Amino acid sequence: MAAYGQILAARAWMAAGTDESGKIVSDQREDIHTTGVPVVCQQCEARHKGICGALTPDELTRLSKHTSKRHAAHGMELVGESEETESYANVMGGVVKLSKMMPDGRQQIVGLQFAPDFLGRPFQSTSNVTAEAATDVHLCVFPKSTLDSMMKEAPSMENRLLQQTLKELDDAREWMLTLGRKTAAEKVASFLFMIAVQIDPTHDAEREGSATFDLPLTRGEIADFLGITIETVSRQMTKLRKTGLIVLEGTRRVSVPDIQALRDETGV
Amino acid sequence: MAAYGQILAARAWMAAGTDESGKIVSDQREDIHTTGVPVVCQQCEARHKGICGALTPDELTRLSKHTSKRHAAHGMELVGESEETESYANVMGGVVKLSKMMPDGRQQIVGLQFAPDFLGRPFQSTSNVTAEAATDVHLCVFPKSTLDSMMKEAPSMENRLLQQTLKELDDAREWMLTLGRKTAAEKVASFLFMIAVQIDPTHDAEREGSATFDLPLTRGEIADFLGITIETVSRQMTKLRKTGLIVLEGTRRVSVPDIQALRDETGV
DNA sequence: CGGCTCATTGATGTAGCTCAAGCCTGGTGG
DNA sequence: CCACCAGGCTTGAGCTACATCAATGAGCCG
Repeated sequence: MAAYGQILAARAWMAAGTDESGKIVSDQREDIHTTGVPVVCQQCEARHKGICGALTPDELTRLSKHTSKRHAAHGMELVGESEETESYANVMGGVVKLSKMMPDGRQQIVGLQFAPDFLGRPFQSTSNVTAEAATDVHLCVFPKSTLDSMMKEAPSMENRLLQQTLKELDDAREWMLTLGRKTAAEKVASFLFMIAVQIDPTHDAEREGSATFDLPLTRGEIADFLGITIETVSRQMTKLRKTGLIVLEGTRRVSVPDIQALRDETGV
Repeated sequence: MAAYGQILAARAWMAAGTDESGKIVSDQREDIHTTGVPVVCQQCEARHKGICGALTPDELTRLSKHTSKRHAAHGMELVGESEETESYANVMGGVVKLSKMMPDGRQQIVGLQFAPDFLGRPFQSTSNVTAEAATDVHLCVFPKSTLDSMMKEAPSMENRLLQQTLKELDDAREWMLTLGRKTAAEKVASFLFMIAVQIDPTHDAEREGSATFDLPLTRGEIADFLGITIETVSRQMTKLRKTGLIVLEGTRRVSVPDIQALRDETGV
């Protein structure tokens, strides 16, 4: 069956300003008296494509007083399945994986979140999934109560949240097709295609040409994402490499010379 | 691979007041001048647990002027994958199945909707899934534009929509675990357990005691839901019957003498 | 250098698929 | 009334895609 998830219990980041390595990863904001957008938000993708895009500069300034920027190292567990949470967060960088585990240790990854995704389960005090930093991750954390009151002031924020949730639902259903009906070869191709489209920095080439990127997941995690074993992932990767559909540099770095050709392997 | 979906193309119900058998299935509302809730809404579950619960009697009255009640026979396709839609609906009775199909005909059911679920994809003109009446279905249909304007007046309606969407996302992720990591035996048990909890009329017994119900899906549909074949479904049902975990009357009617015992077979 | 973790590759086992035959139920028509 | 048929379901016999088990390699760090 599936590999046991080795979860580095490390909940400290939620409570305190340091992670257990002792690094200071929080930086509580100073008041920023500008008429415009808070400095801390100026570079943030969440302000454009994320839920903060719904806010006026003024509202943004008020929100930013309750946020803190946190860093979570790769492998760190952010929220445990069925754990109480009192915070939400925006993903500012890196990749967060959401997973579910069975009592005997079988594990399934049920979602990946990239910047500027919102992280959390509104209207429910406990999470249904485990959230873990798949890579090093930067988060903008804020208390549940803050979002709740912002939503009342700015209903368009709830709208953004609805939009993202619908998008996640679309993605989840797409993956259900992959999990239920695709072959191992199609699954691996689908995964690589998804990452290529999602991550490639030159994302003009979204649907054409080539892409190069680092896989945010290990082979074991890819296996848990696709509902297959690590060995099968490895064999399918080798097959794709031998047919020239992908080029591997080391074990993490992947080049896709022809994204369309890869897409043709996904079965869809 | 999966069975080909036999879809009875029948889009007439969306456009006109009759289905293709000629029965009149629409009943455009009369104005109802009451100070209270419109007659047509009084029995409707959507008014309590569905999205209409967000509305005042007054708003409800206005909405009800734009709705029409429709009946769709078992097997009828309501919305095609990637089809343009200009309407939403509430499920008032029966079961709607949402599915996705691959070019070669492999099919995966990605969701089931029961009363009083909302049916449709806000903020997007085309659907990502096929919606089909799994049983005979009663719907309350209204134009997209109506919902859009109601949402502006009553932001709590958007809130309800968000709540349902989050619930669907939870369900989808739960099902991803089932599809990716459970054995065929666990899949079938999980399906029966889900239906037992969802459908059983005496749903006090949600977590205890016994339940009896009619399966809303054929063996083939169950297979498409679980990502296995019809033969495997059949074999697992027989196994459950022989071990006494379920009792079958005919092929559709199922009794579960001990729901907890069934739950223990789901692997979770 | 030894001891990690992660990945690859090979040999073998098996859960679930495929193919094929037969059954049961309800509807239709003679 | 029965004969027939069609669609859905069950059961069996073999096959195969993927899992499991096991050995080895490749990078990384103390």
